[in-house]
Amino acid sequence: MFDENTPIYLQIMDLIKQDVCSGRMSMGGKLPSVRDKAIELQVNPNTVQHAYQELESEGIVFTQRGMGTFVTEDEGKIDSVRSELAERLVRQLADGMTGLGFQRRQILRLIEEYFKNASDDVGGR
Amino acid sequence: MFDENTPIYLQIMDLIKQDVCSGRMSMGGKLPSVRDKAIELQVNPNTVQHAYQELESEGIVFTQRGMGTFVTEDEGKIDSVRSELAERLVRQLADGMTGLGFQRRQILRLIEEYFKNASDDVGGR
Amino acid sequence: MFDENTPIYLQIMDLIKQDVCSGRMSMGGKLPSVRDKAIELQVNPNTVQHAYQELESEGIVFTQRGMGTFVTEDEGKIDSVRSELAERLVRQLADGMTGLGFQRRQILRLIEEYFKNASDDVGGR
Amino acid sequence: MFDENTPIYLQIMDLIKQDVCSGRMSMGGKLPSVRDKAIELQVNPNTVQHAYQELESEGIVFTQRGMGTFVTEDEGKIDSVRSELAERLVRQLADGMTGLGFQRRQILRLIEEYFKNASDDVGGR
DNA sequence: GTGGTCTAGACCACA
DNA sequence: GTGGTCTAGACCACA
Repeated sequence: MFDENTPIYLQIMDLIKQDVCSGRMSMGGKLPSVRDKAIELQVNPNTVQHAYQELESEGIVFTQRGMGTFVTEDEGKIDSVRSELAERLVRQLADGMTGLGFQRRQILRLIEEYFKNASDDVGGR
Repeated sequence: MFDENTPIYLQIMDLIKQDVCSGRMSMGGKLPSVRDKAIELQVNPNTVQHAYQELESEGIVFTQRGMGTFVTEDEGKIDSVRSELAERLVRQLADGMTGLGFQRRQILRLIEEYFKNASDDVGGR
Repeated sequence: MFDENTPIYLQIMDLIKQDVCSGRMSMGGKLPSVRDKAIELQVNPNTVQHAYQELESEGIVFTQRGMGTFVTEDEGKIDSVRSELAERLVRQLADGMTGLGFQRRQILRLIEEYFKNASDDVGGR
Repeated sequence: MFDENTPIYLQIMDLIKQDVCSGRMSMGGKLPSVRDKAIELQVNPNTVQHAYQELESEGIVFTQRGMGTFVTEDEGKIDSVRSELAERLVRQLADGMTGLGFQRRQILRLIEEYFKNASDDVGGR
């Protein structure tokens, strides 16, 4: 499930950021307990704990003693996280594909194809 | 210069794969020596060595005793490497952006914008 | 303890293959940690690490993050390793002795003598 | 042609020792020049030179300025070399096969089989 | 505790 | 010069 070559706790952070930015997890909402998340992700609780701590130090979640961990209510924060992640993704794609020698038109076409195949798989668009 | 969260030797491998797939490095051509590449990339020679050996075990380069390391002359191999890398990049983008809640149109628009900005920087199209 | 003219990590690989093929180390069993094996063999942990990684890339062992390194449970794999090693040993003997000018009968007699001496040493049969 | 994991100059030494011990090269006989041997073995002359020097330091060949390199005329020397090589070969086989868990009978049978297959290949016995 | 990566530095065989 | 191996020692993620 996880990429072997990137720290798992970073990948967990990204998953949670995606949940927050996409709205699947609402502002001020409660995150699963470290233990539950560890079971869900098949991972050692320490690793989830590490991810939660980093998310807190980035201001994306906050902890209330004895209550649990909650999504920030700072909408501006969430917007900036979304922008950062999106930019990082686009940059990785553009730089990587350019490095491989692809032209812009080809790159856009490949992405469209990928979406087309993905939607065929689930029958939606 | 390198991403802190991915092993350097893997990033070196990707750089060289890009050089090979884009044609910047020609089939059968000689790679820089381990030591030279280490100086160029500002890393320890052992780290470059690790990358070269993995590339060899993947069949992308081969070494001749005392002579150096050379790009494979197997064009099919290079084609398959290019496809793998391209697919990985597209998948990462598509999955990541979808996870963030972006729609396909937005994704394509963001990429086009990124290219536009990049070309403005260098004055090309 | 090690042959000076063959890389130590290869010799370590062979030792472990022998442990696995002979049944001294059981399928699915845990190997000693890199550090323990390094102490046992009086070599640097990095050298054992190298051996373990090559064994993994050959499919003879697998690692579980943070847990350790384990013998494969693929019996066919083990059988093929045993065959390869045995064939290599027999070929080396036969070719070497033939190159020295020994006849088959002499070769077989020398081996029988070697075993006889070895068993005298330990008092077995 | 050469084993990748053992120094080539050692392998060349063994080949020449075999030639000497088997009588294919006669006592007092002249060895090929370094250059010719290098061409024959597809190897750099420096490597053959290294092998010749080691053979000389072991007393198996001797050099006469301007004349070339010659096989020793000390028969006792040759006998002891033959014994050493033979013992090494037998020990490697016996130890390796024992380490793999083979019994003596099996080992002898495998060797006989190997010879049988070899003789089938060339039609001789 | 366990594997994995990295640096620094040394030495070797081969061309 | 060129790749390959090894030691010593440090630091990291994961369980």
